[in-house]
Amino acid sequence: MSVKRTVEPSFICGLDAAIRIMGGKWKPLILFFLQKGPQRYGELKRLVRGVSDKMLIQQLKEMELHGVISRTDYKEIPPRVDYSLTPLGQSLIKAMSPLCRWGEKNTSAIAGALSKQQAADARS
Amino acid sequence: MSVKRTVEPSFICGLDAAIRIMGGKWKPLILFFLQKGPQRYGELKRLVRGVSDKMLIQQLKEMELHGVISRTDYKEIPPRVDYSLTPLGQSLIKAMSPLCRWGEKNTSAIAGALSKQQAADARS
DNA sequence: ACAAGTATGCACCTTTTGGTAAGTAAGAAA
DNA sequence: TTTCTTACTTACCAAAAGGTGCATACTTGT
Repeated sequence: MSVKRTVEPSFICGLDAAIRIMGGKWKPLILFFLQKGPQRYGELKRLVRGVSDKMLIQQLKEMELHGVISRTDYKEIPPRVDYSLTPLGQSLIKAMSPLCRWGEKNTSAIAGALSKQQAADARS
Repeated sequence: MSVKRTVEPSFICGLDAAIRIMGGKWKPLILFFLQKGPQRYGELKRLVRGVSDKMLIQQLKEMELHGVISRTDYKEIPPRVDYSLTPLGQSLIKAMSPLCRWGEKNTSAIAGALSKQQAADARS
């Protein structure tokens, strides 16, 4: 048997805890697009532009395990599956919506900041 | 000269844009601890538990370039430097505070979810 | 017989992120 | 002269995240 212990997670603060659930490149976007209701896998893939199958599935599985989304398999052929927010997921995306609006308001400032960084990266 | 072009960033949505600025393991925590006022480098390092010098400096430099924090060098020996939020940074952390509260409220649920995942990872 | 459509699974690889350990500068204190 | 402090910097390595392409199952349409 394995000696490795499952360490109980401890967080620096609430923000730290939240980040463990919704952090990363894709999860926020997945949550965002599930806001308006359940979405099929293929639909989600089109919405979350640039995500690969591997990443999308992986993130969906994790989020399901974490209890923020739920998966429904209609057992049809061709396959039909959809994903939706659990109550926990709904409360999470609600907590994220001010951040979303912040991003909208500051889109151009952010675009400017990021291109400055790209320029700096290119120089080194 | 380099052929590589600086691609102008385009975002899927506001959330996407926000994530480019505050995403990652350390930035949210740095913002969080700068909330109450300017902090010296060493102080910040103690607050953001577990961060290495390399990561802390790297993140601080990026955030400065992005315009969310500013650096003040007092030109003293031994060195004294502190970091504080710019107005943009202040608006950002304000937009993040609901997320922070969400994390606080759901800390135990999150801890449970993460240990389930660790167990799953260990099995594979 | 064959191709199309859908939601995955897997193997392989590259890129990004992160950690460790060591070193530096410069003046003040011992 | 050595030591101490603080804010970094660098080189090297390990781990995690992410991308590509191929495979699968089953049914419907050609």
